[in-house]
Amino acid sequence: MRDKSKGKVENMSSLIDNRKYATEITADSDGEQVSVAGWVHEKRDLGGVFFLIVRDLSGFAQVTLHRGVVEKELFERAKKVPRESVVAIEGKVKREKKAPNGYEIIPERMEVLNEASQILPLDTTGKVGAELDTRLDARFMDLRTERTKHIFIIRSRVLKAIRDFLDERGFIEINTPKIVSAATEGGTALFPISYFEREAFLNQSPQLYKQMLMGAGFDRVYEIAPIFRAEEHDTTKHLNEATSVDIEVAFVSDKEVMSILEELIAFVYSEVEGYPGLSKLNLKLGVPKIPFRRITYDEAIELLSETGEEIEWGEDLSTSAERTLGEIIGELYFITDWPCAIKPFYAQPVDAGLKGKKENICYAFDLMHPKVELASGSQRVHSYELLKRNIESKGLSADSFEFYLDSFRFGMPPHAGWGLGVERLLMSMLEIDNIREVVLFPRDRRRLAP
RNA sequence: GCCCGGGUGGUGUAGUGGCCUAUCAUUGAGCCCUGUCGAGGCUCGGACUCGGGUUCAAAUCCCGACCUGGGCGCCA
Repeated sequence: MRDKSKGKVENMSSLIDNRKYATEITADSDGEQVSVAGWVHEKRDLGGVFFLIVRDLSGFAQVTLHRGVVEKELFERAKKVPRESVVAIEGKVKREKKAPNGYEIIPERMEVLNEASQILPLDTTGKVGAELDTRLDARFMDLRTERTKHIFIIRSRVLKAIRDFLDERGFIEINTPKIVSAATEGGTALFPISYFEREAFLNQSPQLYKQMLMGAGFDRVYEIAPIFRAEEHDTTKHLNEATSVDIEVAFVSDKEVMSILEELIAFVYSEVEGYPGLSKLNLKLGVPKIPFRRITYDEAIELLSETGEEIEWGEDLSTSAERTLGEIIGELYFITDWPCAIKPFYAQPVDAGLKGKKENICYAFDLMHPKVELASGSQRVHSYELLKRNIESKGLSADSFEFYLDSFRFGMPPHAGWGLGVERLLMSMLEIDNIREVVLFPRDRRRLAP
């Protein structure tokens, strides 16, 4: 849990040199001289005895001051420290059944490293709630609350689990540019930026670059990075800056990368399942069983039709259609065999070069959580001719994709891949309704600060 | 962009024309209290988003702006 510098820090309290985390101290530390440092979470003044609850990353330590036992000056000073101030306290550990963690600290010295102004923008103890907007405005303080803190520790665990899983399977982690030239894959709007004397954009996804790496012979790559979409959407499931996990694998089909995806999801759940902080979210996590159910686009439409929700073939699923399907299926599932018309130009058509096959269907899939779409992917077009034709038939200019198309002219293996939204995975896993809750400093249509 | 809600102390709220000198909780200031763990008791402080309008009278009704919650669309 810790890796604290043992070196003396200039201009800082000597009390933090041998700082311990609250949960490192136990009743068995009875009699030990320790120091703790953190935020003044709560103060309880009972007159002759005064409790100061210090909060640090690990949890809480109770500091107990008896009138007449500790120095009067220290007693008075401790009572005056405003809540949420940062303090360092040195004292003796005392085993104490009446204390929350079975021990308390009888202080000998206390330094206030930074006194907090009053009144606080929100309550860190959780006694009085605050609306999300208020919390995001004072995010630095919201992050001090147990619930919010643990969301982000879990987020870190999720990302580590993803890396562990993919590294284990021989994937190479890559970093592709976030400043890109005009070529959009279509669909979403891009954020224009000024790039010296030219116009450039923030990337909407690493799609084109990860595919180019297949032509480079990297075979299995992944990237975890921000993506930017300039859509004026206004929902609890969309952000203008999000984090995407993207993979691309050569010499495999969409079926293989679907397996990788469901195994990854199950692994992530299992890595989060035992995390003690889940209790702060009032959540019991069940690891989903794999393989996930697979339904085709046609079957989805059929299911919807049975509930009276008519989707015309070739139309994308509406929000309510997704919700209805989610209610019917009730667990993670794939939708496969999408019409090419509603999938990007790089999705491989089923009928490519094959007479008599179903027309206009792609080897494309979406991974759905009952409440939100999590990922989408496909077998990719690896024929230069077909790709060029697809780009043009989507009304895009092949010229602006030259840098990308070139990699298909000199040896591009068959390949497949997907993109997974990290925030969506987190919010669905933790049963959080608003995507903003799982991003430290979310960017939406209205919010650019903090 | 469209539709429907909502803006009251720092925070979360009650209040739908006069009973508002605006409720309650929490926070803040202070006092009492030697085992709190949502401590308890007492005192005090602190608010009707802004601008117009209707009315004898507006937190309350109407209009506009801004902010905000949800749904839809767009989108992943």
